[in-house]
Amino acid sequence: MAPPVTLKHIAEEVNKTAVTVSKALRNHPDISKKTREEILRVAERMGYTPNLIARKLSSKSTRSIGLIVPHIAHPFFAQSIEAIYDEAHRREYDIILMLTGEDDGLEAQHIQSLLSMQVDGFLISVSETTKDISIFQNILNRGKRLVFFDRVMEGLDCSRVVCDNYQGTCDLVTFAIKNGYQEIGYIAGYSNNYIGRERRHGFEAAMTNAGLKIHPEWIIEGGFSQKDGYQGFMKLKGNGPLPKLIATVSYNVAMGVMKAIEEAGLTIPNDIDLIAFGDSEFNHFLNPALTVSRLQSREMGRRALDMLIRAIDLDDSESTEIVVPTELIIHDTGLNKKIERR
Amino acid sequence: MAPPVTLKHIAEEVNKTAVTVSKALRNHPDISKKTREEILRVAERMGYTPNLIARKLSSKSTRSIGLIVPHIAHPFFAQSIEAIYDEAHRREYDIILMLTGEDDGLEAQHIQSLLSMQVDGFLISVSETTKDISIFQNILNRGKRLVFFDRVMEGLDCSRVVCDNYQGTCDLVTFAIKNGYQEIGYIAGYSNNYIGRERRHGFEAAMTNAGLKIHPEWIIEGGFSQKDGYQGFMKLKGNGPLPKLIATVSYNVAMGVMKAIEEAGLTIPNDIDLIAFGDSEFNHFLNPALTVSRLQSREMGRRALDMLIRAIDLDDSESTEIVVPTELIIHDTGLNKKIERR
DNA sequence: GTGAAAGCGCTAACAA
DNA sequence: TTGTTAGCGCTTTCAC
Repeated sequence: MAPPVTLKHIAEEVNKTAVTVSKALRNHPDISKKTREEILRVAERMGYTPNLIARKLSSKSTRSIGLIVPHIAHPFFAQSIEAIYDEAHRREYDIILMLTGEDDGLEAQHIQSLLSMQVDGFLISVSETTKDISIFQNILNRGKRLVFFDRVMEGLDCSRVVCDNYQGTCDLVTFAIKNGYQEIGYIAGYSNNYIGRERRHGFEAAMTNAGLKIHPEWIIEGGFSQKDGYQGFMKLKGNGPLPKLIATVSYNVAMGVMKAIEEAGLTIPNDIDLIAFGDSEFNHFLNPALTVSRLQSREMGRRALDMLIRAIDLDDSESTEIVVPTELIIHDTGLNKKIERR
Repeated sequence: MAPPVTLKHIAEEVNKTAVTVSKALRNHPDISKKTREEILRVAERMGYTPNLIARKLSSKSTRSIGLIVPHIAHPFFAQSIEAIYDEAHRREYDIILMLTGEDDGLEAQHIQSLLSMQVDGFLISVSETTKDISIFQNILNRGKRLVFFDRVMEGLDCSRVVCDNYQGTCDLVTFAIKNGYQEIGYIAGYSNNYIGRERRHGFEAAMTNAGLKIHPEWIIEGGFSQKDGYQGFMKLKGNGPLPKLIATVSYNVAMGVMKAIEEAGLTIPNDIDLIAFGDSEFNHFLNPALTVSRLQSREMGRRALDMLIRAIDLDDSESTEIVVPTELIIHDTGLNKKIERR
């Protein structure tokens, strides 16, 4: 295989030096139009491809940002990541994506790799298992910018873009209450975790605001997955008489609950009703489709990237927070009226 | 911000040269255990982070591969990409992911960028709009390895990992036929495209093998999206009496068809039945859940990466093809018996 | 076992 | 407008 064409090769071809060629190819104003055009032509003809590795080393600028998330096969992440990529492309930044699979060790490893790759900043949605703050502190100490999105790290003064976990849940549950529901259960996430706690508070606020009694035996703690939802409903059922409506901490949990409800031979929404925080693209194909508080995934991704790049460009280390509201999407549940199955 | 620690700084600290430090940190056998341990300790203490950009330039090896796909918010891509990342991590390669959004211009741009980044190879699922082969030929001409997965480029002798579009569709339709269906329609993708054509042939083969008549007015060409499915059913309905069962070229198309069927006031599977090529994680929550030919997304991703790395390591430019079979997943449709709605 | 020399391909600063 | 010099941080080769 022919060795790649470099600036020097082009320089020889046009009887100029590598510096001149370098400038010409980058449209540096130094170079005369005539020379530039000749160089461009020759470079094209020779099939020149700039070596970004060398350019980055020399210029000490990478225009790249590290993106770390737990998964991509997940409605929120898939969409927010797409938005981040789109926006980064528009601003001529490269994204280097790494996946943790909810493994904090891997997360720390990826941060090291990305630091080694000299990224200008980090966009991180932390893994469920992450406890140690020092890795993130380390990023900040090196003068790199860091923005958390959705899954933030607590105890660290750092920029973040989150959805309105509290208000979103409160609105969702309030909607059901306004429709006449009073006996409401909640399948919660872990409350030692920011998102789980915020959403749970939103649930409790909705109940309290409406003067309704919160039944501790109707609040089940667990994780955020389908399996957790399934098990959550089982526990709930074991606790005695069921509530009339269940709200869940996440869409995945609602799916697990739905499965368990079906297996129990009950019907949604007539026997027991179900609403959820979150959403999925397939929701409106379900029967019944769930009333949900939907995250603005793309918007969150876009704004997180925007915030990061702004911090990089302005060399601004202030921490800011953006709370993106959720949207209440009303479908066939949480309505408290018997509906005819389609 | 303190300037980053380099090999030279460590070298000064331990009264050795940068070369020695470099070797020690990479566990080069040259270095004595004593020296290495001291260097490791000092590097740790000083918070040394290797500069990968410099290392890559100097060593002329990046151990990274470019991954180009149309989307990630898509069941197949999300899963296959996760598998690719996992496998790459295991083999200590970096993945640089770029998204085209089905835009062939962007695709070409990304290929250029990745070449500039000196990736060792490419893993590509081409965009729907891509026509021009020369960009891919260009990769090969530079001696880089390229493996297509799922969405392959025709007219190019190149390695690929695909699912069994033909057999998967044939098996799916044959299943319904064995259950007694005879009047079967097909909402196809574009037939000027590899995938669309293969699947359509699979449909036709199933019909022909069973000695059934293929009604041209029951085969509707279109794209692969939900919208295409919706419109496809509308067209089908406009063509006169409906078939008893519809098979679709993709799961998304089936979703569109499902919506259109519902809006037409018909019921699946009793009024008209529906089966699909593809799958989604939410399928079993649908009522009815569709009988489908499922792609082994993770397996396909894993094998594509494996094939690529093998080609890179062995410096092998032979083209090979892997066809990963699909799995017939039987749910509530394609059974040709009246079922009680849950 | 350690280090000196050279260079990866490019760019920044300055000189001509 | 163009070129010279120097160096980015690291690795490779080869001499000691």
